[in-house]
Amino acid sequence: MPSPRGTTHSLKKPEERGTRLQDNLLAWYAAHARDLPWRRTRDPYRTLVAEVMLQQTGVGRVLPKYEQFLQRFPTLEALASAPVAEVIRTWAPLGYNRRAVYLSRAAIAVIEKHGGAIPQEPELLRRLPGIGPYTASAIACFAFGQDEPVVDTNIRRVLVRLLLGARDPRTVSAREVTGLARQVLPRGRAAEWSQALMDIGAGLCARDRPSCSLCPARPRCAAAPSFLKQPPAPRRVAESRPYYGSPRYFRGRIVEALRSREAVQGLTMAALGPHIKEGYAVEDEPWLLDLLKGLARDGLVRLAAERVVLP
DNA sequence: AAAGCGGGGAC
DNA sequence: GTCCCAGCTTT
Repeated sequence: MPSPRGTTHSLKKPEERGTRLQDNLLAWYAAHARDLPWRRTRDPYRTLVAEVMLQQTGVGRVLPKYEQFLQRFPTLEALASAPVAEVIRTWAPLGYNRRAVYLSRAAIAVIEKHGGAIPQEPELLRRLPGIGPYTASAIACFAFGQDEPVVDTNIRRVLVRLLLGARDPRTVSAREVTGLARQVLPRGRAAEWSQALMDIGAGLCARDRPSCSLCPARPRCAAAPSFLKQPPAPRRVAESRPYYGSPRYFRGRIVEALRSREAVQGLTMAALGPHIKEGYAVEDEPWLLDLLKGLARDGLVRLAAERVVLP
């Protein structure tokens, strides 16, 4: 599966071999890679499912859901032909339920516009619902083996520290980070490389407490000297609004209520309300209706004949 | 550029 | 209780 070694260092003298950043990190990865189920396949459909699940959802929470979802929807065709309601049900409890809707729509779009074959080019992948810059390049690279730079928050942080030093990764533009990523990408080994950077970002190059002394990139890292003296300043928290009681919270409650067995035929607002809010009363109906309209816009519920139901 | 979108687990 | 996490879409 892994391609032959790149030739980028073939002109270097023998004694310099193994001293390149890429060689160090790829060797470290060969010994320390996390054994994750989506790394055991290059099937584009399985890769697509994994990458969408991993959007803003930690590895530990995707792990138990991944195989279960694939068992329920083993192929792209199975996913495309399933009712969206089933996809939304199976999606729980990953959160960001719109992803389930997008994933369903993406499967349908692949059938209708690409003859059932997930496209290889990032520009084409990017046009599928729910697939942005990260997911498009991840599929192109991990499933199709393209030398495509992949940039997620982990890789962004690692590359910025490695190449630009101890500064806030968020202050670097996406364009610049992608440029850096492309610049250091080892030809022919891009998938291993990006996954190595992800593992380093997740396990060693932590946001607040980087373990520079354990890091294979330390000798080449622009930020390590600084961090070894003093860890990075903890990120200042943006004033976060309370989650409980927020529209987001109630949206989640609504979708969760509709997932239940009793709600397969849908629920009236009067029946739904008490499931959502303590002490729900008729005067709360406009409030609930607003939430439902938002969910309907997102394709997460359908409003029909006095009833609310998963689409 | 900024807001909105979930929810389980770590602390 | 607060904060985090392999982003994307819409305004």
